[in-house]
This record gives sequence, C-alpha cells and structure tokens, in this order.
Amino acid sequence: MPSSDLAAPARDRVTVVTIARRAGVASSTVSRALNGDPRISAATRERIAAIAVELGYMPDALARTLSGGRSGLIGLVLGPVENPFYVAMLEEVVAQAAARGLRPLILHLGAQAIEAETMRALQQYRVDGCLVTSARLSSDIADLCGRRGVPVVMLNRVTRLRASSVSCDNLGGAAEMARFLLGQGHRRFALVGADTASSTALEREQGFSQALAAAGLQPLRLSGGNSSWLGGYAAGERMAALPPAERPDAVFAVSDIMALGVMDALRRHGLRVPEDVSVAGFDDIAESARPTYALTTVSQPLVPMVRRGLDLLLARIQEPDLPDEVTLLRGRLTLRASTRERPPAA
Amino acid sequence: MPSSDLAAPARDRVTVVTIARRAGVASSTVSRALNGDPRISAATRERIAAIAVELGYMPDALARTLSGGRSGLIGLVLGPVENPFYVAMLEEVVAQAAARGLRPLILHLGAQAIEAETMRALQQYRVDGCLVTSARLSSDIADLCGRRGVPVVMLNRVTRLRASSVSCDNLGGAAEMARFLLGQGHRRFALVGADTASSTALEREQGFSQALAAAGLQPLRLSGGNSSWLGGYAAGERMAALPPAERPDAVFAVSDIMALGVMDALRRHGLRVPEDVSVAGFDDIAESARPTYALTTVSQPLVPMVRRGLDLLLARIQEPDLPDEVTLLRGRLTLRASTRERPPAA
DNA sequence: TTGAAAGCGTTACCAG
DNA sequence: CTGGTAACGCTTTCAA
Repeated sequence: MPSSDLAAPARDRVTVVTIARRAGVASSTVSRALNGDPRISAATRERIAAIAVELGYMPDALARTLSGGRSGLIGLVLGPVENPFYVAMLEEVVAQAAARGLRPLILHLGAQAIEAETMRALQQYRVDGCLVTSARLSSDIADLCGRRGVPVVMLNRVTRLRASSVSCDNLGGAAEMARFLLGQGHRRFALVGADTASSTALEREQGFSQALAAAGLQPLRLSGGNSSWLGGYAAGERMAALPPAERPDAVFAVSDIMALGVMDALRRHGLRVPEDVSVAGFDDIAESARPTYALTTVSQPLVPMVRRGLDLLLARIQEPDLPDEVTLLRGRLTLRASTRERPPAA
Repeated sequence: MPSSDLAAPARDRVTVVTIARRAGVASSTVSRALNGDPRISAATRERIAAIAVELGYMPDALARTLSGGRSGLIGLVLGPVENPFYVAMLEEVVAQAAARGLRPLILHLGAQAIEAETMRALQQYRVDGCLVTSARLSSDIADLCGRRGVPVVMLNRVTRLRASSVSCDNLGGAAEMARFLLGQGHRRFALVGADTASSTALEREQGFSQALAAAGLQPLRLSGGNSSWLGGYAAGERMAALPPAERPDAVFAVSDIMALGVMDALRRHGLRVPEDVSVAGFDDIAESARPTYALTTVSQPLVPMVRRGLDLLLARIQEPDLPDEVTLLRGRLTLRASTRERPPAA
C-alpha cells in the first residue's frame, strides 16, 4: 500500500476515551493509571501506558484545568526591558519555571500602563499565580489578584501591597558600597538616582547616603531621569561640566545601566575612569563585565532570587492561606577596574 | 452574625449559568447575548449585559477553548536574548499580540536546546499558532507544529521548513551597505561574520561580499564566534593587531551587537572610529544610536515585520490550508558618525 | 481494582 | 427569538 499520506488528515485528537476503548477499560481507569493512582494494578497501568505512548497521547491541559485542577500557567507582568537586568531576570524565570512544569504567560511587558485587556486575560486564563517585576504596574495587578485569590510575588520590589516579595538587600548593598569607596579613600561623592517611584532605587539611594552620613559626608545628588543609559549619560555630562574643584572623585549610580551611561559620558568628556573618577553601580548586568566597562558593582543574586520567588509562589498556590512573606537576599560586592584606591589628599 | 468576612470567601465563580438563573433565561441565551448573536432581542441582550456587568462576569477562556474555539494563545519560541534586537522584537510582539487579543505563551527562551517538556506544552495548551525567532530551534518546533496543524511563522529567519516567514532583505541590505562604503571611498574591507547556522548572518555576509566582488574587491573575513558583543570584540582585537599596512579602513559586522564589540575593541587599542576605521552594522538596536557609538547601520523594519508576522499567523489560524508564504521587507540605511568619507588614496 | 456518572464553563446544534 | 441538550477532555466522587 502506498500509504503516502503526507498530507496527514489532521488525525483526530487522542484522548483518554480513545485509549480507554483501545484497552477495553473505562476512561476513568485510564486517567488514574496515567496519573499514577496506586489503586490501579501494575498490569493495567503498564498496558495503558503502552497504548498511550503508541498513540502519542498528550493530556489536554485546558480540560484538566477546567475539571478543577491548576492551569500550570503563571502570569508575568514585566516593566520596561531597556534595563538588561530585567531581561536576565526574564530568562531566569523562564528557565526555572519550565523546570517546575510552569508555563509563563506574558500578561504585560513594557513601560506603558496596563490595559484593561490585560487584566481580563489574567482572569480568563486562570493563571495559578503572578510574578511581577514592575513597580508602577504592581498595584492594579496585586489588587485584582488579591480579590481573585491569585497569589502574587514581586521580584526586585518590596511592597506594602497584598503580595509576597523577593528582593535584594538594596539598603545594605548600597551602604556596603559606600563603605568600600570610603575605605578606598574617596571623599567627594556623587549619587545618581532615578525619579521613578521604585522602591529599589529609593532604598539604594538611602543606603548609600546614610552610610556616607555616618562618615560625616554628603553626596552630590544628580537625578538621572528614569533608570536608563541615557539618564546616566545625562547625569555624567552634568558631572563632567563641573569645575574641577567641585568634581566628585567617586560616583555611585543606583543601577548598572545608569552607571554605564555615567561612565560613557565622563570618558567622552575627557575624564578617565578610574584615574580621575571612580564609578560604581548596582545589579551586575552582563555589560558591566565587559573589559571596556569593568564596572565595580553590587551583584544581585539573580538565580536564588528567582528560585525563592517561585518557591513562594508555588507554596501559595498550594496553600492559598499562607501569609505574605518578604524575602531579602544579600548582594555581593564585585570589584572591577572602574574604581581605584585614592591616596590620602595631598 | 458579624458578617465581617474581610477574608472574602473566594466568592464562587460567576458563570453563564449564574447569569442565566438571575435573568430567568437559558444559559445558551446568555452565551448568545454576550457574544452579540443577532438573533437575541435587544431587550434581553441589554438585560443580560447589565447583569453580567453587575456580577463582574468574565468568560472562561479555557472552557471556551475546550468547547471548540481558539485558545487565543500563541506560542513564543525565542533564541538567546543577549542580542538586544531580539528583546526589542519580543517587546513589539507582546504589544501587537495584545492589541489583537492574543496572549503570548513563552515556550522557550535562550540558547540551549529545546526540552521535551516544551514540546509537550505546545500541544497541551492548544496554542493557536507559533512565532519562532530562533534558527537553531526552529526545525523541531516546525516539525511538530506541522504535524499538529499548528501554523508557524518565523521572524527574522527564512527557512525551507514547513512554515511561513518574515524577514529583512538581508542580502539586499548588506549589499547596499557595501555600495555605500565603496562610494565613500573605502577600499580595504573587513567582514565580521558569525559561525551560527543562522540564515540571517549568512545572507548578510553574502550580500556584502558579492557587492564588493562586483567592484573587484574581497573583504578580510573575521569570524566573530557567535553573534555577540564578545564575538565582535574578539574580531576587533584581531583587527587592531594587524600591521597598519594591512589594516582595513572599513568593517562591516553582520549584527549591530557585534559591530559595537568591534568598535569597543578598536578604540581600546588606540584606533579611532571613524577617523582610522569606519564601522558599520546591521539591525539598528537602541544601543547603536547612543552618542558614544553612533553606528551606521541597516535598520530593520521591526514594527512592520512583527505586524506582517502576526498577519500571516492569524490568516493561517483562520484558514489552515493557506500555503506557506515568505515575506521580505527592505531595510533602510541609517547613517551615523561611525563611518566617514575617505579621500582617494594619496 | 475498576466502572459509571457527574461536573468543570462554553458553545453549537436542533427544536420549538 | 429562545430553550434544552450534547459535546469538548479530564478528574473525581460514588458504587460495585
């Protein structure tokens, strides 16, 4: 027989019923066998499993969900991805979620406001839980999820909202950076912040300036607009324009992406890093490790952060009444060539 | 009873049946009314609509799918996101998909191989279609989708696989860049390629060298490893190490991210861009527009590409028998400061 | 150890 | 115009 059915007739879906008929058992038996119900005899289990494989059976996640189970879908609400840190986070989330059998459904991505349509999707698809990385968008989502009993975990954000959160110890990390720079002999500091309402940026600013205050110092504050390379670049230009006597000998930007902008601006205006100015950041994005930047920074423990975030989320999916929980993970100082020791002032 | 049920008892789901009972009609009527079936009287339609709003009804996408409809889910298969171009593409896809009522389900993201688990998800969640941006991963997916009758569209890839595709006219764009550089008076060229099996890189290499060949010239070929900043940087270093007499006066890298690496390496080794060497790329990622790079490049028409991709996908979701289609969109030369005219050799 | 049947929330078909 | 009912594919009682 030719059997050249290349244009395969979209063969009908293989379901538990198909298998049940083939095996001469009830569909419920098939379901149980395939799900490892201990009550099914080893013999039937194996027979059914064999048929399932032979027929290329794939359980239907939707039907399974409808019948009372979990969807296996987690909603992702992501802020702007201009900052590579969030891209790295997304990558890590996708990898770890897959390893746990969860599928990430992108509900939102970008700086703009959340649309009503998005909020709808959250409910219509029965996401088991939500992972949120955006500060600005968090309240709407957290609100809705709270009402619908969908657990929410915020990554890289602390919040007073009804949600759990995992983030770096921003205060402590920034303070450690300040102390490190002080120890290197720097005395004139600039602090490049971001105007966003993000807890992250705020805490880092605080941590840094508090640690300086403890040494009786106060940084020159440069606002960098939103947390972006361009924001950092603008701040760097303003810094380069200062009269040499007023120029800081160390800058700390609240995010790496801004620190890179600062560095580029300084160099472009003839200042050397680190010879003339030390530059430091926070996050440890991949770009910071490039030889051309070699940025000293506070490394965020990305992998553990995501792991913890998923732990929290899964725990609340299984046990919806668990109280919200806030996790802080300590960052690690990563020293590179963008900072250098300053000899005591002549 | 105090009725202080702050811990709201996860109020039961509002379904068509809830509404039907409340309105004293059949659930099928509710369904029809809510879906704008013209047979329902305006009166009942409004009454039902009002109740739906009042109760905060949300249709269940899963049940709807199970009952024969589309899931509204499109599977995303993404390659490595180290290259910002793909991040921008993701952002655009998410935005445009949402505008069309589609939800992106991330099936895969990253350089590593596709896991069996991923292939399963594709089937289990009944994705209506798939968008693929990764060269290496495409064949498995396209294969499976083909068998399951799920339409696939490749973005930024051409392929002989069973799928439609949308990409930039890589050959033409690269050739145009070559002619532009020739017109500027460059005569000694370097071509930084990538070893990946990606059609994109290959076509750009071909387009560039063919156009040079037409002028009787041949570029110095520098392999840049995988298409990454580091790959470009390595190529740039090798180039900087050449004796001045052999040094090219123009470099074309097959992707912006590599071109930036090349530029950084050249500068780090004391060569000026564009004074000593012109550098050009392909893609026009956001970084290329930074004043520190100001890279001359071929801009990919990202927005139209994604629009076309979704058009193709939707068309095939509604009409599965449409033949595969390949779309090529022309890129546009974007001139910036990384290239400059060379006076005729003294 | 297994079968039968109900139910999840929608839509679609067939009557009326 | 509207109601009843089956069907989508699965899990889960309840019986046997």
